[in-house]
Amino acid sequence: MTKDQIFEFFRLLAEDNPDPQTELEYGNAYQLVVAVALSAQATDVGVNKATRALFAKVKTPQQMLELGEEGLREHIKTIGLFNSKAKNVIALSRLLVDEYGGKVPDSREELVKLPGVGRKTANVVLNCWFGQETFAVDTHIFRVGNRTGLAKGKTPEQVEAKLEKRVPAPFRLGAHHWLILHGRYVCKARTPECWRCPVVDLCSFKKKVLEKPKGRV
DNA sequence: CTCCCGATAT
DNA sequence: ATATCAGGAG
Repeated sequence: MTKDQIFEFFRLLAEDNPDPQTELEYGNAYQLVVAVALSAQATDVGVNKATRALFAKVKTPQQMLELGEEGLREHIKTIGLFNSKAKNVIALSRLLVDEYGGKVPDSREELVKLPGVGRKTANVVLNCWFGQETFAVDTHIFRVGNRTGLAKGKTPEQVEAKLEKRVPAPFRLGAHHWLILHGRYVCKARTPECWRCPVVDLCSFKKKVLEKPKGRV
């Protein structure tokens, strides 16, 4: 994609969805960290279903430690990978209390020290809570970047590096959400809905599904 | 690289 | 039945 095409790409996504937001539910920075840590290889809908009850009781890392690993496991056992996630969230909460005064740090360097928090989760927190222009390359953004030709790469890090270079200034803060929502609802993994895609004319996807399958909405 | 792992869409 | 879902750790 040329510079002009990339600008047009985001202009169209922005026009389609003026104010994109995360679909994870949270009330503060700590809950955001927990929600994103729980969301690995799980749907936002499934995570929200579990955190609704959890976050009503637990709003701070101190309260999470009071709940304990076993109590947390009960809340999140409907989410995949719940065992390792419970361990991580307890460990992460302990570290926040012991080393950070119960507050979520605002740098990637510090965030990735938290158990269960890798580069992608750190980038989400930096963007959604601290308003930084980060590009959290999850499964959706990885797919959209590679399919469309916006940012091809063999690893999420490579895709992130290309986004870092290519996304124009006016779209840098929102790009992360435009791409993820586009990937979730239009440029889907199994059944991409190219017939209703706003950026189909700019896309390099070889197997474009241009016709709307009959009997679908 | 493998392991972790329930719910949902196809 | 199986692919996929806001990945990260060992």
